[in-house]
Amino acid sequence: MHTLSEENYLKCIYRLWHDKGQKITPTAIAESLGNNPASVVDMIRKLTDKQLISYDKKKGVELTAQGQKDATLIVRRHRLWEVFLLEKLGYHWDEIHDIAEELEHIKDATLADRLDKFLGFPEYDPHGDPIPKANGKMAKRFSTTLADVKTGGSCRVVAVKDTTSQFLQYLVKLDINIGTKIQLIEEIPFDSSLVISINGAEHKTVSQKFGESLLIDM
Amino acid sequence: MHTLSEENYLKCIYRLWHDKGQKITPTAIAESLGNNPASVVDMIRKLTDKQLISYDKKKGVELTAQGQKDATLIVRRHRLWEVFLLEKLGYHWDEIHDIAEELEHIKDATLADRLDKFLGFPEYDPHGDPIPKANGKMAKRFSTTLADVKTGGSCRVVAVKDTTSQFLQYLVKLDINIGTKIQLIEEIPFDSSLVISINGAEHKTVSQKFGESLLIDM
DNA sequence: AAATAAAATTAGTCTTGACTAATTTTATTT
DNA sequence: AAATAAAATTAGTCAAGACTAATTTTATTT
Repeated sequence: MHTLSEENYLKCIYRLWHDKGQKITPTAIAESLGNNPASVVDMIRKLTDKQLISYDKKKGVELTAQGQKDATLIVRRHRLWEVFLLEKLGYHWDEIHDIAEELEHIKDATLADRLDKFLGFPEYDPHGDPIPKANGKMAKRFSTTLADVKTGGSCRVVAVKDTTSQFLQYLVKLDINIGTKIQLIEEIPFDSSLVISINGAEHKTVSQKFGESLLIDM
Repeated sequence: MHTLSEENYLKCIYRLWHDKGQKITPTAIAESLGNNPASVVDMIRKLTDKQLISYDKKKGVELTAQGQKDATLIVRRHRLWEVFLLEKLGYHWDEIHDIAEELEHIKDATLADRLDKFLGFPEYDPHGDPIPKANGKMAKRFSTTLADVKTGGSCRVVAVKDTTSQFLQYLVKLDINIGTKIQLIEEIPFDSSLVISINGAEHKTVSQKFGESLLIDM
């Protein structure tokens, strides 16, 4: 199988490919990983030799079929572990990413599938990202936010769109978790800020930006 | 914190210390890890510098207070993950050790405690080894075996004493798991073999050796 | 098109944690 | 006690994966 570094490069390339869709350059990878471009060039050679990626000055770095498969599995493991950490171990939003970053590298042929089953085959991770299925397919990214809820309507928190620690820690402070019920009391026309009730508690006002950062299920 | 290798050495020294109780030599460590004694000498220097062990020609290798603490935590994590893999993910006896060997190195201050709580604070892992508590204390190794059950009595499987894959795979074949109920129908005086009923199913005969390898709770 | 800036690449270095081979120290026999 | 065997240690090497510095290639300006 692959080394820790190889897996991290694969995942990085996968992410750049999905996020940007543009040509993936050594510099882009270097920036994304916080590595030196020279190191990236070394690894590009290594992954090319292993037939996980192809590299062409014109086209940039691309994942081969095998590379895509392997990268998808790493992402699958990462997102499943995130669900586990949040739902089963009671971690907060802002704590799970780094731990999942380590857990995703645990190598065992059936681990992801068993975890998937244990968690009830979740579609999305706590950040709203779709979890690739065992066959590699996955749903579209979750897109409905609190800002889409009509006044008087209520919804449940499914995931977050913004993953900055500022936002995640704010959620912890407001005691908002996956499954938390939120009711939209009123929308202030002036600045589109929202008056909400969290789990039936007293009213609180949050910004438009906040509303657009919280992924919900109506 | 410590590197993967450092942790593996710590754990190895901890195990030799508990198992044998004798003087721990570089050669013993090398054999246990399958490494070259020269490599062990290098690592002894490193761990000594980090004040995790002490080394003296006369006394051999010893864990310092900090080394004991760190090693105990690794063992705690290993055994907790084993319980998780077996109980929650449905792995068989013979599959969990290697995966736990990787999981034990996941670094997070609260992970072990959260996992412990999630699993209901188990006392023993599936191999009958006591799981160190958060404070480092732990119970004595589980010792009652199927061979201690009186004829007509019944018990539940708690763990295994023998961890060879031969035995573990035999258990899988017999469909014996943690919690499996076993009734002792008869003991054959000739060779002390045991006639048992697994989960109320038809009678089966197993050897004395088998009986002594299965840890049970009456 | 030439000049300049940016990106990519090469060459060489460093650290970790293994290794082998050679040597020294300690234990065990005879 | 001397000879031999075993264990410990030192010295030097290797691969992975990072780095810096220097160079070459490609893109962008003027």
